[in-house]
Amino acid sequence: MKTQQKKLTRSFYTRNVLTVAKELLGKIFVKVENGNKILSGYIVEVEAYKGKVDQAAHSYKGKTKRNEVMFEEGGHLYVYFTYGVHFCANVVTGKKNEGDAVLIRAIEPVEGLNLMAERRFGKTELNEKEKINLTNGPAKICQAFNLGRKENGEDLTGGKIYLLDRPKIPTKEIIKTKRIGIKKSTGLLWRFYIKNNSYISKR
DNA sequence: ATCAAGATTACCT
DNA sequence: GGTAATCTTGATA
Repeated sequence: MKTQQKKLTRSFYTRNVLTVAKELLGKIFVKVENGNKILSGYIVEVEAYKGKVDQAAHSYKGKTKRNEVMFEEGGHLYVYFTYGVHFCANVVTGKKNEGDAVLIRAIEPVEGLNLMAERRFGKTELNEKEKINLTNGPAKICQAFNLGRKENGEDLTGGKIYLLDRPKIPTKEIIKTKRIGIKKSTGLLWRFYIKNNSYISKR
């Protein structure tokens, strides 16, 4: 087994949310379905949310039924429903009760393209534009990977959904910007993405 | 019991 | 660039 492709363990996730956010770039997100169907892709864009200081974080005002997974120990998946239409997926970070998580905003697909295409567009033959459009946004990822209520709270150190290690992306190839779609704490530059990657949700 | 807002997307002009 | 879609949650009464 290649050491570069080892599954990330608990200690990766239980660190500071900004550190984990930047290091998540380039890692491979994997979902196993029915024990064999594999969906995977490189994480290319993320945003950090820090419960204790960040007014835009769902966890800012404390634990509720909706956001309780954010207060779990790092290494869990927080999936929430929004706008009456969409799901978004986050990687919880830090110690238990920290309330920190990283929103996965864009993925470059690697395996399971046909299944993703079927779920996104109801067909498997895609043109170039549709191919880029498969997973270049937080809710698109959830549709392509079929992440919903069932996956909320999933332990990423288990066998169904997990991340594979890859070399760190060099700091100079990481672009740092304001987060998208929020109205509070807009001054924080906590969105990170890989420079020159085609699957970024928004330039 | 009621209500406003929401970590978005697709489709329109 | 503008906005409808669509529903759950959390706050307030």
